[in-house]
Amino acid sequence: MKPRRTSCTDSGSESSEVDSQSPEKYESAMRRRMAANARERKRMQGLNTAFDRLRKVVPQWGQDKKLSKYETLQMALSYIMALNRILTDTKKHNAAHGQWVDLQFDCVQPDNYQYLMRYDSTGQDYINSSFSYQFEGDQLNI
DNA sequence: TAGGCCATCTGGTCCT
DNA sequence: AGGACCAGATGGCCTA
Repeated sequence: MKPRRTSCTDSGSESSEVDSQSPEKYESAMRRRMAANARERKRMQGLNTAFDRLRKVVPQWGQDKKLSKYETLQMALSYIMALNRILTDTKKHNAAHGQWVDLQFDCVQPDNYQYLMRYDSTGQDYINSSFSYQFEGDQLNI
C-alpha cells in the first residue's frame, strides 16, 4: 500500500472555521472527515478492482507492461466496436447468401486480437484503428 | 530530471 | 445528517 501523504493525513480538515469551533465539534468534524476519507479510499479501490478485471478481458500489447486506466478504457471501447462490427457484417453476409455461417470466434479472443487491430503508439486513436477481414464463400478471413 | 501515472486528501454537490 | 460521487490539488514512484 502506498504511504500516506504527510500534508494530507487522516487528521482531517484544518480550516480556520473548524478550528474556531468547540473541541466537541472539532472532534466530530475530524471523525466525519476521517470516515469520508476511508470511504473514498474504499470506493477508489473498488474502481481499481473493476479496472483490473477489465484489463484481463481486453487485448493487451507489450504483455509485460500494464495498460493505464485511460488505455484500458480506450482499448475496451475499440474491442467492443470491433466485435460489434464482426457481428454486423456477419449478419449482412448471411442475409446475402441465405444461410448461416458457422463462425469460429477464436480469432477474436484476446490472445489473438493483437493481430487484428493496428495499435496507434501515440495512444490517441484506438477507435480509428483499422480492423481488416473479408468473407470468402462461407469463410471469414482475418 | 521531466513527464506520466497513480493514490490519497479534500471540499462541493446531489441524493436518500 | 450522512453517504456516494466527482474533480482539483498534491506528492510519490517509475521510466526514458
